[in-house]
Amino acid sequence: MSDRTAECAEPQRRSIGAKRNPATAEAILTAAQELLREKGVKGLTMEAVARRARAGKATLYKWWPTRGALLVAVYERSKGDYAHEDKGALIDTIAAFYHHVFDFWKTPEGQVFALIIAEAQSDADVAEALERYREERLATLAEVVGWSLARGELIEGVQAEALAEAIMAVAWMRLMTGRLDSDAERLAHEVLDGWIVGKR
Amino acid sequence: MSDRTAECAEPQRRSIGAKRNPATAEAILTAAQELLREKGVKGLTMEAVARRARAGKATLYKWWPTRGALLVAVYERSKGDYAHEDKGALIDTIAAFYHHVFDFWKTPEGQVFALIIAEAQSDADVAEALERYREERLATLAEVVGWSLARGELIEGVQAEALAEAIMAVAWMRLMTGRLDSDAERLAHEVLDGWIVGKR
DNA sequence: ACATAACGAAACGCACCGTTCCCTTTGGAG
DNA sequence: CTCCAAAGGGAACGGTGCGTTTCGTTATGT
Repeated sequence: MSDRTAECAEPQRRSIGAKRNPATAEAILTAAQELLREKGVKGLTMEAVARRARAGKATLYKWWPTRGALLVAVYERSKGDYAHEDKGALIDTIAAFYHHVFDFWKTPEGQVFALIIAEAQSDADVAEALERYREERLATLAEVVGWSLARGELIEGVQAEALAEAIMAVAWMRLMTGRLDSDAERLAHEVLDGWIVGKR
Repeated sequence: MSDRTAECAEPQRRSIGAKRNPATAEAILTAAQELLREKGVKGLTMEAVARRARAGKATLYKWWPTRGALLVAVYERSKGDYAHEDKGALIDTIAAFYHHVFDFWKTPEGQVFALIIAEAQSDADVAEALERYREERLATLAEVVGWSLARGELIEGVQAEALAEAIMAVAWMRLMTGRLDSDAERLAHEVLDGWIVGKR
């Protein structure tokens, strides 16, 4: 369980004066990402990250005071900005969305998201960051539902946010219970068919 | 941060011979529950539980080899067996269900469930236990949906399991994001209205 | 009567935590 | 130009939890 060999990279890196060294931030985030990829969650300790990045622990704690803060930083660094693609029918748009997130969540970078949700259960700062992120993603998803609503695709009385939440919730649950091998299109149907005009 | 006073209860408790001492199991689970209640997640350490229960760590590890196992045991000890109550209309049955779980999840005992989901993200044993539990709860929920289906309450082509998953997923998401103050009835409508005959 | 097993207690080495020193580097203010 | 302030690496600190081991005690079941 102790793997002290070659844990450090890059020859040297010193202070560049009385201002923050971008290379340090870079090295630390990269180290965190690598550790996550190589040793999983348990491998991501402040100690190990500092070692691998050849950074002082003091430096690390200065910029990322908690493990949660580091997790969030790593996630925000690795996630691309997914823009929903309007496929004409809501069902296809959502199927594409499911397909995309499931694929991403399966990657080492994407797995961080599950860890963030987990960490949020015991770290208030992470919980707050997660909540902001959830609201942001919910809003864009609700917007997509809005497009469909405007097209008259959905039955009367649908609230975009409510439906968007159901769409998100099912994805999150699949993530938390390790069932990302789902058929995205089938899942989209299971969640949406009830709300689409003419599907009854 | 060090609170060594009165961490231990009960005067004495020794071996009762070559068989498991029920009082020990009792004392350990109680200690775990109390620590959880008093100090939150972080307070629940194998070390602290052993101290409080006046138990040897060896004993603790013998019966609950990981923190996750202990968490699951605590949860299973405290949760009552909720039986869905058929209110006639599915919407009312689910509203009652939401009301019940949200109330329970707000209690210190119920909060353990969120921790189990979190722990499952990094502990395979907990993940397996959670998956068994999820399947069990999904089945009973699907049964409830089945009642409704048999009454002709729902539109054609509904798959009981799929709808049950959506119902569960929304509840779980509310839990993971700390929004248990929801209006159960309203939420039930938001999730179900699309699937009910005559609601379009 | 005796092997067997559970129990409490204490100690072990190890790892990580979060903080604190110390010294070096270098930009920017005076 | 000088020197202070801030950033950086490195090393060590005490503290705490982990998981294991060792020991002596207790009492069952055969």
